[in-house]
Amino acid sequence: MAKQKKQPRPKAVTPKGFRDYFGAEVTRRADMLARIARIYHRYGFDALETSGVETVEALGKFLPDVDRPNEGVFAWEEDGDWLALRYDMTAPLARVAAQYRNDLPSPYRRYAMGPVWRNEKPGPGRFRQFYQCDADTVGSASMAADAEICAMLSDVFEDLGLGGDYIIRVNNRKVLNGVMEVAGIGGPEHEAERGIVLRAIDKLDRLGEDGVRALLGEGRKDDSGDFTKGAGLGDEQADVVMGFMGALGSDGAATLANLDGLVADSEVGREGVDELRQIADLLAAQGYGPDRIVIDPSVVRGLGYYTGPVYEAELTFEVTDEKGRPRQFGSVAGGGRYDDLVKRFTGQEVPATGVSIGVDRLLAALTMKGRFDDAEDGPVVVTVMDKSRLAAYQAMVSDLRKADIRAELYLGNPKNFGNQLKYCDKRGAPFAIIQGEDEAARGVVQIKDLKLGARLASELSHEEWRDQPAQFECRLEDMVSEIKARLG
RNA sequence: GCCGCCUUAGCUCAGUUGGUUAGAGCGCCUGAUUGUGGAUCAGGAGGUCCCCCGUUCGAGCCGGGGAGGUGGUACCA
Repeated sequence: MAKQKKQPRPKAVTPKGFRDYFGAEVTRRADMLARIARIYHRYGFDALETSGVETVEALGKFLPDVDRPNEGVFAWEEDGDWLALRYDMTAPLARVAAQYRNDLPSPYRRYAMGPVWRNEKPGPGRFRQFYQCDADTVGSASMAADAEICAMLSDVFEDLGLGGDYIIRVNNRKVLNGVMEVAGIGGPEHEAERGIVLRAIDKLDRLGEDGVRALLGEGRKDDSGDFTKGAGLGDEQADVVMGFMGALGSDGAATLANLDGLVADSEVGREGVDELRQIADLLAAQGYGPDRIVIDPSVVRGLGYYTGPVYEAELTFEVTDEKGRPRQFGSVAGGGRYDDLVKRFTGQEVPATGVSIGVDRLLAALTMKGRFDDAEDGPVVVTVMDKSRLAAYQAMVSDLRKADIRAELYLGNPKNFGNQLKYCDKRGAPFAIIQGEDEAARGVVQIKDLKLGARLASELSHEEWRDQPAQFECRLEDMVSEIKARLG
């Protein structure tokens, strides 16, 4: 028979833009989600879990093959209908709010957490699947709903041990729109210009004043030679916008006064400033000072669907990446008011506001900050010196587990005892239990402190180390209490 | 999407004007040591030099195209 044609082996790779999470990465995230959920819950929000898949129609926005093929969502056709993985949890909420509007209380307050998927170019720290943790209030137009979201965000960061390391910035779309009215680009015919202006403002921290001014005018050529078309504003118009970005005062009252002056000629602008003032008052009354939450005119939050207050949380500590370069974390949470989202389904105006925490980015930030230095301890490993006594070893494991000590029997090939200890090292096991014929006859076990042994290895000579200074003997019936005492 | 840089062993990388059998360190496996994890010593496995086409007697190296990665930039619900 002819040689079997070599079947190409499948490549064991994670698809581009996706990643695998091991051990502590999983438990840390679960822990963080639980902490956030507890606070959301304390604020009166109800848990909601919706399906990961939605109809494209319900998600709205990007229709594959129509608007922008291959952009945005993972979508496929089923029996003539287009389905897609959710790309955020706000669109599904709008769907739920519309679908169950007769049964849900109003306002409806819910929190949701889970993975979302976006089919776009991945970047450093940017994946095509990531976790979000959202809280939204649907059916309340009160600024108190917005203020409490900001307060709750602040509570979350405090609970995560980030006190002093974050700042929550608040702005209002109506103020932005008012400023653009004053600048003479208020009408519907200036939609494109307004978009460019908003994006330019959003880039202030990265491009600086000159860069933003270039984008407000003719455009900007960046270092890579790429040209970005500007809004084409005249100098006076650009001055108005630049003045707006400089409106950040020494305190909230000063900022509001500056904004008052800038939007005096615009009704929507005045409305926006008034809303900001309400939020500031509500937060002040609860004791959330400017060290945690500030009014900042440069917050824009993309283009999206925001119609009123917008908020953004940023971590303020400096952090260095693997290569030792200083790196800044962008926003780790953001949100705002979106009064038109449910209207798509019902035709009725339903005011809503909410926030989304980017859990993975927050975790990455905390990891880089060195918050999770200590590697997670592995289980206590009971080694197999004598294959015929497996049952006795298994009983030891069972005793340890009953005492709530993480433990396991060595299940590999026991032929080479050295390999068992190497396995213990790889697992990060704190202790190894050893019992050979000799110990079994005397009713004792050897407890080897692997961490201590590793430390001693660098201090002692090979011979001294070989004498097992990190190992001690105890009676079998004392094994559990000895281990327990040492694990603290 | 646009611009730059990069791609050689599991990892980090060297590789001369284009010349025989492509190397190192680390890691891994085996043994010295079948009752002891580090260290040391001896040995071993591991390669489509990213892919395709071209130039050449001869290409890891030169030319063209493509893919992947990476850093900017654009977009971002």
